Amino acid sequence: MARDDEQMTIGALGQATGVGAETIRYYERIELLPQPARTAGGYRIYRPEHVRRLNFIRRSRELGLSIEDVRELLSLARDRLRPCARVDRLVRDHIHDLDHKIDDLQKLRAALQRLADSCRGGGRVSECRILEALQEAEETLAEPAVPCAEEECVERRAGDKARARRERPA
Amino acid sequence: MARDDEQMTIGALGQATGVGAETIRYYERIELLPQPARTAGGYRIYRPEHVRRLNFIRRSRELGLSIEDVRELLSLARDRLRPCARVDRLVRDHIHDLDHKIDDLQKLRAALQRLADSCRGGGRVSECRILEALQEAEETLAEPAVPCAEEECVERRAGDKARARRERPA
DNA sequence: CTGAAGCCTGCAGTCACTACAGGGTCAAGC
DNA sequence: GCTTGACCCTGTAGTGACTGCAGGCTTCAG
Repeated sequence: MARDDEQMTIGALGQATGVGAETIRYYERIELLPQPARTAGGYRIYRPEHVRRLNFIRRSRELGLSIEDVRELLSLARDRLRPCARVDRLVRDHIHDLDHKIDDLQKLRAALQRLADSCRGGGRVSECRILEALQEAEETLAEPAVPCAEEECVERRAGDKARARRERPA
Repeated sequence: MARDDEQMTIGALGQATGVGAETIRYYERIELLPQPARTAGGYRIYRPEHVRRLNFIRRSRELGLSIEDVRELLSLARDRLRPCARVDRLVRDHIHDLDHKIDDLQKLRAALQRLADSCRGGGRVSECRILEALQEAEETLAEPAVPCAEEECVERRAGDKARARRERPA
């Protein structure tokens, strides 16, 4: 039935899809990939359908979809008669998220640029405008032309912060 | 010496800076904030200099600087005679990182938009172009006009992926 | 039959918090 | 002095999505 040259170990599946073996095992653990057959010695054996599914996962992740989004897409894809509005919705929502994120990063960038512009790097730390700005009152870092009530600003900043946190570790 | 009304508990420090008490304790644990004095009963007592330092940290974090960046800034700020070129450099590097990140997100957005445009949400899952595109070959998602050798793309995608991962949880 | 490459499981670490459980402390009011 | 309730303490575990490692087992070519 099954031709031997269609079967592959976890390393070969990784090669075929660009996903590391550790990650494949992780996907199996969280039940994003089904448990594959095993050799007598316990090695996982994969088949072409695993390659397809893993590629689907990888591409979705590359587009920034979360594991839970991918899980939903895979589940939606199984029921071939279901209307695909939900698939469409998921992708559009994600685009919307991205727009927000891009906007936030651009605001952040502008604030940093203002900070950097206040310093030419020639002086001493004691008179460094960057450090002063970080130490001093809020206005120094606020956007110049946007009027905004105190509490709203604090709230928005908290949001920025939560998002900013994820940006850095990359 | 110390006036009583300048002292505060962790909750008051949190109020004064907009940083949660749990986070303040976390900052102390990782030695970003110095260990404060304690009451006989073990309560932390903070003073105005803690408010200043914590505000510095919060503002830096809001600008997307990592904890390690903040640590370096704080350390640089202590030596007031040192030239501030390094401070300047750190901020400019971060702006550079942000530019990359914004660029990546914009590419991601464009790819998702192409995907979404291929589907109007009216059909069935079985003929959904989004799911097909995710299942099929690389070209479907690639940017139309950018020629790029296979391996380079894979490498770049791996980078995008690493970055994309952090974007989602927000 | 041997040796190297590859695979196995399970667990710890990443980043920057956040959220608890199960207790102790403090200040105000009675 | 006592009670109440808000606040604080420590320690630990969880988040997302992996990544890395130790210590051992399997496979297959030579």
